[in-house]
Parts: sequence; structure tokens; C-alpha cells
Amino acid sequence: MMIEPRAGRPRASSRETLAEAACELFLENGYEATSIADITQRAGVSRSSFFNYFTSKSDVLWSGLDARIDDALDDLSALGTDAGGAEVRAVLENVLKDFAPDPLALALRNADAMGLEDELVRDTGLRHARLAAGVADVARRGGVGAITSDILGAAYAATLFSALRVWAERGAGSGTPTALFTDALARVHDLPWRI
Amino acid sequence: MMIEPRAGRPRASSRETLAEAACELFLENGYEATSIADITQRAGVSRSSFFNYFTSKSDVLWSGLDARIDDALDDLSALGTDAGGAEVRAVLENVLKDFAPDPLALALRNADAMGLEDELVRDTGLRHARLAAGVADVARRGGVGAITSDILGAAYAATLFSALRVWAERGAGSGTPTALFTDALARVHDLPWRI
DNA sequence: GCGATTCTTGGATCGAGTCTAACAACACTT
DNA sequence: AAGTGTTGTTAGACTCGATCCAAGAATCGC
Repeated sequence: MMIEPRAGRPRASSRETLAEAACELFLENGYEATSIADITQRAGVSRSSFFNYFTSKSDVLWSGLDARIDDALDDLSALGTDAGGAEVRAVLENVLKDFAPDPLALALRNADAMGLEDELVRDTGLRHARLAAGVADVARRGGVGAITSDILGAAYAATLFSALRVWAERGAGSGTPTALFTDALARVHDLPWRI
Repeated sequence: MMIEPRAGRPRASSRETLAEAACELFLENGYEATSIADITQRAGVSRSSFFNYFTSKSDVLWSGLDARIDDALDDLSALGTDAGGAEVRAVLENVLKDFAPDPLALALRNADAMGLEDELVRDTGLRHARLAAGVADVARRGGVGAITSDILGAAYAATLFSALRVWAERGAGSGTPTALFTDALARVHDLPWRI
């Protein structure tokens, strides 16, 4: 986390500048109606530059959570064959830990104003699938059957995203997503982790 | 299911013709590398006509299952507030009942040859989310908490798609997806449907 | 033949996303 | 201060999925 004085031309913009411009426009005109050209125009950079900071339009919303999910997938794949629900829970709690309000939280809370219903279903589904696959893989490596592993993975992933959504809808003031997640997770533990 | 002799210009192509051309090309060159123009060219129709039969390229693979999912969502939303796991299971079994090998089954079995890994994750996630939301809604209407309902929905949806995937990978010869689904569903019933 | 209906088609248009070559701004070296 | 390497910006061309529309073609009943 050091500030390294790097060589080369300094950045004319930043992820934050672009994300702010994007979120403003999403709220004003909706997600679909906002083109990448609109975003870069408001941010005062060229359209080309957008892809120096984000891989896609939806990446503005999801990059924060995606980084955490990537970390979690690494952690999950590093778990041994004796890992169970407790280890998985610990990894997943980290995904939501200290999750600050970001473009995604804003989008979840203002999904209607942004006209994001469909987009959120699509994009959430993708992250859900990735996370579920990671958890299912841990179960499978631990000897759980293929389909049961998938069920477990989907249940854990759904718990995480449901907690995140509830937290975002309530507003950031009321508790942490981690607390919601931990509370809800008790329900999943009734599933048979072994056998 | 009557053959009505309708007025107007007869169709020059058909869903089946286009789907066959598409699947051939997907297998030969991969899904990504196959453009809609390629498909219509092989089918002998214009590019514009493609969208008279399918709403998108992925619709070639998913329209069959999507129709069944739409029916299931209708059935789920028609369930009363006293509906439980048994009613939901009955509805979901219908989704896979008599599911004949179709473009989706072909894609699931030849995902590697088609280079479909990413595409399937994305598209399956979307269907999973829709189905999970439908099931969760039944639970929620029955008084189950929000997050627990989401967990249940995700578990049921994951069971269905896991069964479908296992069935497709094994090849259509070995049993029905419904049987796989029914067998696996016992695991989900350990989740508390009430309270 | 005539209209009504249904479908096909080409072409225009849009936006996401990729790619590249030219150029601009910095740090560091000498 | 001039050169060099590095990093970032930018315009522009390009591909492709998807939407839209107007013109035309093929069938029906009359």
C-alpha cells in the first residue's frame, strides 16, 4: 500500500472519477440508457480510456465485489480435503467483511431508479455461479456427491448474496452484511455436509 | 397442436433448420467464433430472419428449457400460501419431465468442444436465478424469512440444474433427468421449509 | 384479378467491446 | 538540458450482437 512514484505519464483520470460519473448517470437516466461514451464524456476523458480502468460497463458496479470473490475462490481452492462448513463459512465471511458502500451497494439499493432489475439478476447469477462452484468443489473434494455438493454450493452462495441484498436495501446504517450472513448461515448447516 | 393452414407467405425456414445449422457450426468452430451471419448463411436465409425465430444467439440453446421454466414460474406463482416442498417439487419435476435431447443438452455434453464454459456459466446462472426467485417467492409467501427463502430457492434450483448437467454429461441413454432430480431432492428436504 | 395477411429481406442504426498506432507526459540518466 | 524508457491517453477503425423499418414477395379467401 505504498505510494510508489512511478515513471511515465500520470493518470488523467481514476477509477473513482469514472465510477462516480457512471453512478450519477445511472441514477439520472438508468443503466441501459447510459452509454460508455456518456460516462467518459462526463468524466472528461475519451471513450478509449474507459477500458483502461474497467473491463466492461457492468464492471463499474461489480469490480469491488469481484475482487473479493476472486480472493475467496483462491482461499477455497486452498482448503484441504478435510475442510467442512466451518472453514467455508470463514472464507465467505471475508467476502462481506468491511464491505463499504460502493457502486454495487448503490445499485442494489436503487435498482428500480436505475432500471437494473434484469441486469442485476443476470450479473448476480454469474457471481453466484462462480462462488457456488467454488464451494461445491470443496465439498466434492471432501467426498460429498456431485449433486449434493452443488446444492451446498448454491445454498452458501445464495446466503451470501441474500445477506448482501438485504443489507443494501436496508441502507448501510443498519448493521453489517457479515452479521446478516452469519445469522442466516445457521440455516444452511442443517444440510448434511458429510455423507 | 393443430396444423392450421394460415394465410400469408409461408415460412422459408424453421426453428429446427436454424438450430441445426447453429449447432453444427458451434461444434465445428465453437460458439464464440460462430456469428449469427454464419448461422443464417448455412441455413440459407438472411441474417434478419434469424430474429424471427430466436431472440438471441444463446436463445438457440436455451429456448427449449426457457419455455419450461416459464411454465414452472407460472405454476409456482399460482401456488397458495400453504404450499410446501412437495408442491414445489411437483412443479420442478415437470421442468425436466420428458426433456428430450435438444441444443442445450448437446451444448452441455460438448461444452469443451464448443468453448462454452464461460457462456454456460453465465446463462445457467441467469436461469438458476429466475427459478430460485420463483421458489423463494413461494416460501416467502408461506411465511419463511427472506434469506431462508432465498437459500431454499437456490437449493432447489441448483438441484434441478445439477441433475440436468449430470444427465447431459452422462449421455441421454442413462436414465432420465427427472429421476436424477427426484433422487437428489431428498437432500434438500433437510432444510426447514417452515420456520 | 384484389386485398389482407404473413413472412423475408436489405439496410440503417446503435452500443459494447477489441485493437492499434500515434502521441503526450512523466522520471531518470548522462 | 537533452535523450531515453515507461506509462497513459486518444482517435479511429473494426467486429459483432441486437433493434428497427420499409419494401417486397408469397400465400390465403373472395
